[in-house]
Amino acid sequence: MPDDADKKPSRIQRRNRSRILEAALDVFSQHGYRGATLDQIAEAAGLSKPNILYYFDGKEEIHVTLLNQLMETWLDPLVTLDAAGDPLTEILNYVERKLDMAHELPRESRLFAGEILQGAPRMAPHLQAGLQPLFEEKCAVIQGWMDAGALTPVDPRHLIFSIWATTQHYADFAAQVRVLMRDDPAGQEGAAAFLRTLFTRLLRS
Amino acid sequence: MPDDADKKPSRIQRRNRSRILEAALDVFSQHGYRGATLDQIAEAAGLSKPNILYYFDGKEEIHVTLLNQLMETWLDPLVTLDAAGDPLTEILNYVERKLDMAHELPRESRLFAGEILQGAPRMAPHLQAGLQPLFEEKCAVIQGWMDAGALTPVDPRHLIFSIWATTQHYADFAAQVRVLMRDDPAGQEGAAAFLRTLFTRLLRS
DNA sequence: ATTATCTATAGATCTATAGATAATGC
DNA sequence: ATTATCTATAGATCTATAGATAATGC
Repeated sequence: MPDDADKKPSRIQRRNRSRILEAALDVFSQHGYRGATLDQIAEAAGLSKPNILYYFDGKEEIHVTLLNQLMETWLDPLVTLDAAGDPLTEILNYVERKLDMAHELPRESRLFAGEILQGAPRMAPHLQAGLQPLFEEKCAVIQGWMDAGALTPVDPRHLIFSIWATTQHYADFAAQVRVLMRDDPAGQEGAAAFLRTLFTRLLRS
Repeated sequence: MPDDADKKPSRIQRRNRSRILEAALDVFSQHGYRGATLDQIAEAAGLSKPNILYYFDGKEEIHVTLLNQLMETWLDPLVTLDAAGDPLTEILNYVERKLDMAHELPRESRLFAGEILQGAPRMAPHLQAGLQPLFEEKCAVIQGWMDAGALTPVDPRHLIFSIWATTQHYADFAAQVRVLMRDDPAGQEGAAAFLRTLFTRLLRS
């Protein structure tokens, strides 16, 4: 039983579990939780279906493990936001990092988007416990900057929402963006420049 | 056969078809295409499962009918954007109407979001044929305003994306917003004020 | 006569398990 | 001895259809 927490996992254990999670990220992000099947995950991972269930208790455990494991990566740019830095620079860097992540990790973005879209049935505890304290902390930092007169005063909560929305849009709605941009190669840099302007004009006093 | 296009539908036909579509909007928007079942739709519509299939050829036809039928409502605010109006006012009104729709029609927003998120498998033709020409037309209108010096020049395509992203975020990610706002009742008006500031500061010269 | 609805069920798809077998580590 | 993998299949769930019956409109 690989789930006995009192045994350290072997090299094969680690390799196969990470293969499965990599395959599951592909499949879940493309088809959603319900649309994904163990068959697809098994095929993508190059393992048999029962072997998948040897490493994980079931479909749901794979999904939850994936969400928990990717949460840290996903929130890292916000963690990095530094109260001691220059306010506008910090926020513009945050926007840029989020946009880069949307382009580089679109599967992760879509995995979270699908989960939230359906009411976060398997992630609600993690939102409360993991995201909410971080969110409040960084809202306070931003509020502090505004109180000090370093940024235009706006509701920091909506500011953060707008950063998430505008950056993740390029990953979550890529199918639509692709149609409307007709493979214009200038699109990617265009987004970065636009968002920089958007948030600079909002925040600089 | 209710699908024979040469017969006008009876009152019962119309009533049952719209009941089914209303139920399907509930179920598809909450669970996604794959996660929704005919059983759930039948129960929500108050009809038997075979009776659902008497009115529609199958699950996919219900979904496609729903998407096509809601597309018009969904795009109406953009259609309304008037080249002859005051540029900044037109855009701020567009933002406001989109935000109102996110609050009043969250199921529609989530239905489209889920479809796009999975690569628009059943809506790609409609994006090309319906949305794309409208998008280009309105981009040209906005570009015209910018060329005339009435608005800060930015890429109109990214401007529209940012309006969609920020407004629909409140519907599509409502589960997350709810957690982070801890049922703060000022949240809704807060969003409107924030977005007004965001786009005013971006666009006014 | 035509339209609408129901019961029963076929057929496909999926998650998960049973139980046997092969590979690996002492 | 323990870990890892495979074949076969149980059991649940879902879409869809067959075929009979009830309701409605001439």
